[in-house]
Amino acid sequence: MFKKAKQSRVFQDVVEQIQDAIINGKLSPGTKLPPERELKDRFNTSRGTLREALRVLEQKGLIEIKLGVSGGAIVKRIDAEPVVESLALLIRSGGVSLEHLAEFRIKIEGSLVELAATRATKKDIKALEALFNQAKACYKKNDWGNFLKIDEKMHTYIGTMTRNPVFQFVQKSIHDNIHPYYEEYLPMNKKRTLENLTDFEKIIDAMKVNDAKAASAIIMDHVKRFSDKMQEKINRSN
Amino acid sequence: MFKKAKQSRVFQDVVEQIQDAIINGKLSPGTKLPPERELKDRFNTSRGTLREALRVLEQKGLIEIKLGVSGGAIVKRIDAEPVVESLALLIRSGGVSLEHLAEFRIKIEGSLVELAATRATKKDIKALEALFNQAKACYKKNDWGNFLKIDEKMHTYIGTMTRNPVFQFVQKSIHDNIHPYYEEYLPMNKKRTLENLTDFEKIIDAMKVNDAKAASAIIMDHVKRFSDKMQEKINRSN
DNA sequence: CTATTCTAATGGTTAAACCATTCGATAATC
DNA sequence: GATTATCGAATGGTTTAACCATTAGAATAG
Repeated sequence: MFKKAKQSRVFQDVVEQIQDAIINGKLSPGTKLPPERELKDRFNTSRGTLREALRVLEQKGLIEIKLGVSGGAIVKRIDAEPVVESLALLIRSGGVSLEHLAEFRIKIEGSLVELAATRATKKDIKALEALFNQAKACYKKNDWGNFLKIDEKMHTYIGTMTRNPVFQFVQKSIHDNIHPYYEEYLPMNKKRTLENLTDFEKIIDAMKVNDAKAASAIIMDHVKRFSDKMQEKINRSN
Repeated sequence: MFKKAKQSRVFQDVVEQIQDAIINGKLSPGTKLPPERELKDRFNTSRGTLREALRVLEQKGLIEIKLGVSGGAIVKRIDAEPVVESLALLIRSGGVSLEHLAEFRIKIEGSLVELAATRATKKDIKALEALFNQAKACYKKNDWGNFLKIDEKMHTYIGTMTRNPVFQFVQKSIHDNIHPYYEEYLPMNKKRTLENLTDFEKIIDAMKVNDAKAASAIIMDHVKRFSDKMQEKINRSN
């Protein structure tokens, strides 16, 4: 019924005032706040208390601090970074196993690719084909490091094709947390890289003929196959 | 290639050390950190700097502070609150629309219910039926407030049936952000409550006969129908 | 004109003190 | 003896004043 009453902490009041000003557009991205020594007078508080407020605002992703003369607190454009960070923290310390992550990833990538395929434009297909060709070149040169980077770019690009930021930042949070496992347990080699490449070609082909369900099925199978392989490796190494 | 070099801010180092200890389980939920005056000596820093670190940890949802004697920083059980809060900021600033949220919710609830149905035990079905009967009683008494609470409990319970915390975290993050809009634009009435109730009965029935795909389809249709109604209301009110 | 050095503005840190809240011990009261 | 009131100490919250570290731009040297 009721929310916890406002705690009587001065720095929280400062946080609220500045946050509201940013959300209401009274402070636009790029705007520089006055220096600490001036702000503290405006809010009629001490520098220590003001700085605690700035730390909170910084952590919320609302401002960033620059050093030196003409430095200070600058209003940031609000982006998904705090969501990604807090979701990542939840995953890392919330009793989440690799199996949990993989299971979720199969579903979310399936939904995401289906939506992306539905909304794919010719420009999107061309962009994906360009990335695919870069990946193919890496495959031929046995350049696994760059292959993985381009692979990630393809995933990210497909994320943008959904035109829905929620899918994008959930995808990023999962990817950021699952990637270290891949690096450790499933290093790329010629065979795996080719398998990866083939799957992506199939996805692009399905998108070309507007077969969203097929594209979705391929990515889900792809993620599942690689997750299973990794799980197998981990089980054997234990 | 490279990440931005670690800024030379003492409080960030303190944050990292405490955060790592929490993530690694060296500090369990409920553990009380030493008082500020002792911590500052342990980290060989000043109280002001230490307190800036505590503000960041507090904002990350890792600790909470209690006042008075035997007060201090207590390690929190990790939950979705920081994700909910940062997502709410993103929504309020216009980075994410209600349509984005609804579109994502349809997919995630679909996946979640499918998985839950696959793993449903007889005990789960009984628990859902008990909740369903409570909801039915509220319906008969025209008690919309409690109906909504039980409705949320049913969703949450189905989340636990996935046995996968990632689904539960994401479900809660989305739900908590979409709920206020439902309250504002789609107040419950006899007709809507019955529709809601009927959908849930169908889902339980599908789970009873182990038809996960059907359960998934019903919840997706359910979420879509209610989202569309709300969007319509919002459009008309603008 | 370029390169170097200096200067001052600004965030980062420290120290010491005092205020405010809370819990438990002690005392007063019934 | 049980209950209530009072008090004291531990702990977070705030303030002040000073100094350190970084940086942009001005002044200076070549």
